[in-house]
Amino acid sequence: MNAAQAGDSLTRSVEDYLKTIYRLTPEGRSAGTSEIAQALDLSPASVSGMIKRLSEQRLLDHAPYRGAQLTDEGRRVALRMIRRHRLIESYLVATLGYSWDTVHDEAERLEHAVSDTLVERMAAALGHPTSDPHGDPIPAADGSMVEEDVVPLSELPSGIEFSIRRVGAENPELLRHLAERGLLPGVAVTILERQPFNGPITIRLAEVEQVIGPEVARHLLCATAGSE
Amino acid sequence: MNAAQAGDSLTRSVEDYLKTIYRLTPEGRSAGTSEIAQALDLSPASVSGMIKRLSEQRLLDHAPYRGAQLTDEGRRVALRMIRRHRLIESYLVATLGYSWDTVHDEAERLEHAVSDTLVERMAAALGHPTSDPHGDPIPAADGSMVEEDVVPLSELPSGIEFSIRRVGAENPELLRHLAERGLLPGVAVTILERQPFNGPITIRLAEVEQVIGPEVARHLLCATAGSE
DNA sequence: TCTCAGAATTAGTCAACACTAAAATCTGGA
DNA sequence: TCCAGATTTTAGTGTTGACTAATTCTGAGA
Repeated sequence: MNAAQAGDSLTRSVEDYLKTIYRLTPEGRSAGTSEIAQALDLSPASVSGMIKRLSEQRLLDHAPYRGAQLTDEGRRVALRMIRRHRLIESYLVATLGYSWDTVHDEAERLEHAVSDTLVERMAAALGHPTSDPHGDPIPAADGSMVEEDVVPLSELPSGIEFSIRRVGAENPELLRHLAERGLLPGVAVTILERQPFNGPITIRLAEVEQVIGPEVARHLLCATAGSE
Repeated sequence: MNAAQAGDSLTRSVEDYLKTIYRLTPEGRSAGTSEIAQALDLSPASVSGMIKRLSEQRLLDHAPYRGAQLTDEGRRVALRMIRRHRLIESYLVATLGYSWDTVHDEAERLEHAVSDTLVERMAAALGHPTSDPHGDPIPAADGSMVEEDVVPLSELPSGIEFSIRRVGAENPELLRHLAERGLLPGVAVTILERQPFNGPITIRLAEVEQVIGPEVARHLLCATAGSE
């Protein structure tokens, strides 16, 4: 029985590494050392050392110079952290007056401190939500998660109506900017005009026309309004 | 500017030491090294090392071989942790269905992770309570706290009515035992008979007579029913 | 006053995790 | 195929905070 299976004596650092590597490795890809280092704001050397330790604990698969992937156990831990994070965000927004732009940092610390009991009580109090305030899906307690196919608004064609499903951003200023313009998960938008050379995009949202920059549009993840 | 004043980069360990030393040093007393070690379940040598570090950070006053006391800054930190702990306990019991016997461990972890913002939101949601589910007073945000004079039920005379003000215990089984018998903060009790040689104590509580052991009675902190 | 048991401290390790600097390895063009 | 630059790993350090073992101090009783 190794440390990962016994209880959960995982450190904060380990939990953060696993969560980050999960994010960086969709569909069986590998995460590079410096990619992880950049995401966690650490030196590549530190990451290299931690990767070795996590491999020994069977939380990562790692071939030197070839990048790292989560093992099943590592993925289980990562998804548990993501469930915690998103449920905590949902709870704080729903019941304690947090706004979606300030809730991330709080959840980032709490996710390492809450018990399973507390997480499930919060989930129950909210009626077991399936997505968080940013539209991100909340993994189920058994670790399963359905990820809807989404496309950044910046890459969508004009003329058709789409709905914003997720907002892939943590930057508080950007999130406030979006909220002020009504660019929230669940909202339907139509692209009216797109200027060339990565220029501004004109959209219609609730009968109102707006112009947004491509940098902003990149974070608005959409699906065709009819789908789901 | 030292670490204690800048932001609050205090570690979990440091916060736990300060909280424990606060508890062990009422009225200007000093806490001995092994006393602290026992309270934190650490070796005396470890505590000795930490005491030295905390003295250098001006969180403790320490004369070698003479015990340690909190500085004003150390006491400030300790009271902040106690406020957090007791507000978290109150919140979890009031809104998330925790019982007073299970809430301690959860609060013990969360108190190191919550922001001031979250603590104050919880306080506001509860209407700024002044005591927690065990009857312990909650320090105000400015660090002030009024400690009522209380006496263990085991040391009270017979015949007079007292009210239970605080329950000085963390042990979940003991707390459940007390709750089942209605021995809760705010309840009025009268001692009917006390058997000698540290024997059982007969009390009346809400018209019902009960017999409790002296070990249990020691944790019931009372004041004369009329006071306050 | 002396002695000695108990309390406290110091000395020396260890593990987790971070860092910089240096060495090793991989990879994409010439 | 070979080399240069990028990526990754190793080597060596530092800090925090725990440990055991050895040493030193204190205070109470003879």
